[in-house]
Amino acid sequence: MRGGCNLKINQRHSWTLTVEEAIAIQEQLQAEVITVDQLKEPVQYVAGVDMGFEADGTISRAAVAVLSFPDLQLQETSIARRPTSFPYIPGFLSFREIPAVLDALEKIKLTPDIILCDGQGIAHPRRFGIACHLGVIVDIPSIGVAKSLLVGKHQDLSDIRGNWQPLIYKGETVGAVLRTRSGVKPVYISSGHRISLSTAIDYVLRCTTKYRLPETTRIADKLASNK
DNA sequence: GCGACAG
DNA sequence: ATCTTGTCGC
Repeated sequence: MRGGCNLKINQRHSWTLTVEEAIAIQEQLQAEVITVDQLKEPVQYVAGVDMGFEADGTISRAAVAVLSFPDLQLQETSIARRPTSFPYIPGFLSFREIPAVLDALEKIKLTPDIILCDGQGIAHPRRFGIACHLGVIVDIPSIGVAKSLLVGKHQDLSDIRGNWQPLIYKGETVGAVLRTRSGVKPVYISSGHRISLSTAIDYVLRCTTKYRLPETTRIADKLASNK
């Protein structure tokens, strides 16, 4: 499965950093995050990325799954392994996961129109979660789809699929709590890069069929865990 | 100072 | 994330 990828890496910076340096990078790159719609429509391909770990966490394994849209048929996959070089610290997930994700993305021939990330977008202490970080680096519209809350508060939402409530952090709407499946725990959606919250919610719902998580991340998840 | 805390 | 079987419920 060789072949040149079409990925243009917009930013390059070291991945072995202190927390202080990581904060500086987050604050610097945050200024480049765009939270209005700048998608290439019609959207033809959507990608999901996910991570797994081997050997007691010393090896990071990233998986990418590219699906056609809106029919969600699997088009291409890739897996990449590399030594884990950053610990898990809430608020700094991207520094732990993105290096391997970039390796996997570089093996993909198709160029996704949207990338769905496992984790937050701007619903983050410094408005720069992993979806923002990846989106800015590869310059592709991205959405944060997290399974649990990092920051913010919200009202209760109804049990019906499609219902959502704004996620408020420090007086601002940074995302949404979205019910992707009736009667099931909701997910946390936020803009990553080049997409608005309402459009992000729309695409997440259109990528979610019979399960809580989007098909993109479900497939990437299987690849990342099934060795 | 005391909790909270994506994967 | 990961360690792990059966079990409750639609």
